Amino acid sequence: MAVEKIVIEVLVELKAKKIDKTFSYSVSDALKDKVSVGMRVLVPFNNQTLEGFVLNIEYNKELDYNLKEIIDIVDDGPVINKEMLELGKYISKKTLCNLISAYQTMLPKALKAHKKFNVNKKYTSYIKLIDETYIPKNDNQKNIIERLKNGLVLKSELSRISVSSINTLISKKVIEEVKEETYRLIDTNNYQDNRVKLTLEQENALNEVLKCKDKFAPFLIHGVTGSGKTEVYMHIIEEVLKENKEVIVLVPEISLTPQMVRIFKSRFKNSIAILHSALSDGEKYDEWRKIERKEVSIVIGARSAIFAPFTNLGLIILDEEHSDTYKQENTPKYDTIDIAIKRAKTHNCPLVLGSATPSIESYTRAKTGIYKLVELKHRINKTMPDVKLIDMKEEIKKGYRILSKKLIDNITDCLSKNEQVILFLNRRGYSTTITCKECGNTLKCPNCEIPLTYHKNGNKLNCHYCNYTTYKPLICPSCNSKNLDSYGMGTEKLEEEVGKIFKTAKIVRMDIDTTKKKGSHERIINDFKNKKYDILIGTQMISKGLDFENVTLVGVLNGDAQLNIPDFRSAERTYSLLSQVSGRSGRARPGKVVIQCFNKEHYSIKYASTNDYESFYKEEMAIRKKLKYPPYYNICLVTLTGADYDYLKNEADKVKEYLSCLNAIILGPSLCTVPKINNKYYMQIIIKYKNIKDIYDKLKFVVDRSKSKSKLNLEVDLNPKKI
DNA sequence: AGCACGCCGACT
DNA sequence: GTCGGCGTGCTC
Repeated sequence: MAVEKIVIEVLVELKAKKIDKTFSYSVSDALKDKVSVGMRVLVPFNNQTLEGFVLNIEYNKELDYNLKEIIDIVDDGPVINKEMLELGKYISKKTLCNLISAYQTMLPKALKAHKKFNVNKKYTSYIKLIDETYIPKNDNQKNIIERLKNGLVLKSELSRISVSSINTLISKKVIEEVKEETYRLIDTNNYQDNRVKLTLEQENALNEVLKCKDKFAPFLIHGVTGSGKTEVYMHIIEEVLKENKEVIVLVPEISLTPQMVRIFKSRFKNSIAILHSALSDGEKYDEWRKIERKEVSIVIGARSAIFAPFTNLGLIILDEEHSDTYKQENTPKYDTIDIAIKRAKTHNCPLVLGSATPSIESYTRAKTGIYKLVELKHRINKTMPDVKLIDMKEEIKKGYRILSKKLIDNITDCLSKNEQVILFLNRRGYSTTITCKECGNTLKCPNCEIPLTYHKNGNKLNCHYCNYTTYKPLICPSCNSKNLDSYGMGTEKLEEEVGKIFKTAKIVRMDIDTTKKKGSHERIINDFKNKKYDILIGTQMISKGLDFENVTLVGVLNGDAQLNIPDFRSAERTYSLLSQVSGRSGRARPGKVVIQCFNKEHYSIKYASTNDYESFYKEEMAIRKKLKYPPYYNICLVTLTGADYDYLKNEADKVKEYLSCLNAIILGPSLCTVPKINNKYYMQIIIKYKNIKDIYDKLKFVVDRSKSKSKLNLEVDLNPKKI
């Protein structure tokens, strides 16, 4: 008699680089009907007990070795559904990561395969009366039973009478405890919905998308700041919900946009789940289950919310699509737009990308018809702020080192009218570059046109793209001035300086340092909104989405700082940042923007000040073409890490050797911008290629080869956002 | 990731 | 003679 042999293929939790395959297990009769694909199971593995995902179940499979048996199942049902199983494979292939890493990032921590971690469901206990004939023996019992005559009562409430009486009654089976699962995130606020009628332009955008609501259709909504994209999104969502379909709304960093969440809650009430990094693991787990149980039909969240386990998706919205935060920087280095396209295709639904300053790549896709372009050219209140560019080279000569005369005058004027000011200074850690204080020239690599990085150690300038190295010149090569220097000031110093000039003004600063505590971010925003402060000073975290009616002046300090960051996208980021910041001014009444910089002739600054995206795009594209950057070429970044420099360099050279026969341009190997961390050296190779097919196999070979080298770590990033 | 196996240097 | 260094290889 043939015995049916069931083989369970399990992907174990170990994400060690060498293990990227499933292992086979047998299953006991007790468990065989309970196990299903996508479920977590506990398995014996090399003297350990590990968790893993069931990827396949095969019947009657012949094997030439004995299998170990699955120990137990972890969940009652699958944690990965069929679509997600496929999506994981797609990510693993696209980003060249191990399959287990792909599945793990798709799940909230509570559902990842990991035996050492456990997130429990949260329960609320109620007490229920089950024996109504019981005669109470004392006052406490009497009171308890009296309270229960009308139905369930919270256990915590009854406990105030007597905990021991409750226990006595439970043991006598007079009452019983009923546990009900409760969610951790409960927002009982009743938000006011400020519904407004759409403008013709918005109406048009809405209709364009609705025409394609039942098929895969990617849109790019290019709408200036204040053009009311959010309202358009909400109208589309309403239509999709009418068909009982589900919606994913992605925002760059949700904790920075509490206003956005509030607006959505006001319109869609309790049908929303929120997913973002500031939630605890328990809260994320709860939100996840609201989605899985179909208790909500909208999820708003950051990047990872693209993996919301909806099964009847009708729409994906990706707001501020140009944002770098959509690219995951650690493995798997996926791009959320890619995943969104994949899911929208699977569900035959539209994908709406929105931005005031689309990425060059996305805008190109729209121009070439891959995305449908929808434009919102007008602000709802019809006026764009008046933007002034200030040349700080001139100001410094006149003695205005930090705030220009113009900005000081404007702030004075603004404060006298009881209006509010935002001062923006994007001072993050960036490598020191050398700029001429006379002519504003920043020293760049002759091969890559990327600002050279100054290394004090050795007094050298280095290009970390191609490794071009030269000594720091004594005079500026473009104007022969000796006034070569690096420039830098942070928000903290700025706050001090502004305080000195405007002694009576109430100033608040918002940056990483002042918003570390939970809730402090929202507190600053609310206080500023409620006019507790006159001037808000901040980094890029104040550049997005905030809507302050009383702000009529935005001052940008060091507006071209971003241009000195050695990255081919720095012009694009400068344009985007300046547009976003300027958009904070005059949301409700005419506003002004003053941009201070050293390079006011730079096209990114010039066009940002006139809000001329189209011209910026054309000029940027010419440069991208000339220097072979995206979208003309794709970029792949290979990063090699190791403690032994000579060994690392040798390996890097070998990798370059392997890749050199390809139809691609290989730059490097060169040391990374930060060449040494924790006694490990970092080297990189940049590949510029036309078609992924040209390089994929060799790239895979290089990655696989590196897995057997313990002294070497090699990572591949296809389409990196930061180089 | 663990853990065993295996082949070379300085010690009770 | 042995203890232990960590390079290599395997885990259903």
